[in-house]
This record gives sequence, C-alpha cells and structure tokens, in this order.
Amino acid sequence: MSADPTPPPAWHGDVRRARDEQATLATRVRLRDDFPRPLRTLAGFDVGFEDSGAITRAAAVLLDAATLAPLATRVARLPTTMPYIPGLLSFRELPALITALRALPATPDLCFIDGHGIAHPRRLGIAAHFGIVSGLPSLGVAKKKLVGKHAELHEMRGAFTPLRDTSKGLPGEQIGWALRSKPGCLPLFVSPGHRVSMASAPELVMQFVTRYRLPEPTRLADRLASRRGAMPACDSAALADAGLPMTPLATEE
DNA sequence: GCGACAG
DNA sequence: ATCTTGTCGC
Repeated sequence: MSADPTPPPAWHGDVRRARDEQATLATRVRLRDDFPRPLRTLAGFDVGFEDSGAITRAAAVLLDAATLAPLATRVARLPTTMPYIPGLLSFRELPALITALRALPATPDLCFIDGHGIAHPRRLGIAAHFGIVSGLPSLGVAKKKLVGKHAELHEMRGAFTPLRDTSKGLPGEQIGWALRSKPGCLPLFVSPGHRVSMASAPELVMQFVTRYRLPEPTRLADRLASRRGAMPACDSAALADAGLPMTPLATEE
C-alpha cells in the first residue's frame, strides 16, 4: 500500500505559501483527453454552507452518462477552516469535496466541478486541483469569471468564444471558454481541469446540458449542496447494470 | 492609487 | 456562498 501521492490542500494561514503550492501543482496538470469513450459515468460536485458558514457541505452526484439518471448521491460535512479568498478557493472547499468523492459507490469517468479549472491566475482553479488530488479527469464549470477577457458571445445556444488571460499582454493565452449554454442567460465559464483538453471542454459540457443553464452533473450537485429542491430518485438497477458495487444507494438528506 | 475578485 | 419578495420575460 502506498500513501496518497497528492494529499488534499492544508491551510496554514499563509497566502504566499498557498500560492506557491498552486504553482507547483499546476505543473502536473495534463490537458490531453484521457478518459473512457464513450463515457459511462459522470459526477457533479458543489459546495454549500451550514451554520452561517461554520460547516462546509460538499455534495457529489454520480450519473449515468447515457441517460443522465442519478445513480447515487453523497454529502460530506466538515468544519470550515478558512475564509473565502479569491484565487484560493480550493484550500477552503477541496477537503470536503474529496471526502464526498471517496464516499461514492464507484469512481466516475469524468468529474464536473462548480468553479474554474485552469482559468485561474496560476492555472490551478478548484477543478484542476481536484483532478490532481484525485487523479481523475475533471473540468470546471463556473458561473462567473475569475480572470480573463473574452469577445462578445453570440446569443445562440451552444455558442462559445475563448477566454484569455491578457494580464501579460495581447492576445494572451487561452485559459478557457465563455459558453452560452442557454439563450437569454449569462454565459458559463468552462475550462479544463485535468486529463481533459481545451478543445473538448465546451462539447463535454453541452453534451449534458438539458433545459437549464447548468449541465446536469453540476446542476444536481448544486441543489444537493444548497439543500434545495429534491433529487430525482437514484436508479439502483442502472447502478447494477453499470457493473458497479451493489452498495446500498443511501441518499443522504 | 483604482478596479477586479470562482464560491 | 448566504440573507430574501416580488417581478420581468419567454
């Protein structure tokens, strides 16, 4: 048995140290598609808070990639250890997210994270960090941009345009995409996390967008993390079909 | 010094 | 993220 090669981030109250750690880990991000085709299972992740922020609540939802049927859901609650600091989001939320991931009955082929992938000052947004720590293919789906600029976006569903980091001059390297997942809605900011290419990111997201702005994996995790609405019933038969463990589909909350 | 600033 | 009612548009 070997120890976890990459432990979840630990906050030591030192912003500069955390930034250095991000720069180092960003070195290990791989932007090449490296996941099963066709995709069998997907997982969506998001975080919410309880007790005025004292408790960090991470939600994970495993779905069947072919039908988008929920196969399992998990919620992990951990004491909140640091405040929100732009650019250091993963140090605050990743421990809970990894806990939720490990509680899933099966390992997902691709992980959708609420937040940015490499569209980050040091190219290690929470989705990229999640990929490095877990070793799994991941991509980021954010509702607002953290850094970068992009041209005007067409109103048509599915339209996308590059998001580039212009902080070091024009044109600037591409760090992600602004994606019109739904007409009449603000665009989504999509970027590769780990083991996913820049070119595939928009398609991977649109492939799982139905009638809402957010793709199903993230949309469902969002509701579970924020304790809103109800989760569609999990399909135990599908979980079995997928050749996954016959773990009881305990749906928390 | 003045904005920008994932969740 | 979270606190919250009504309101605008398809």
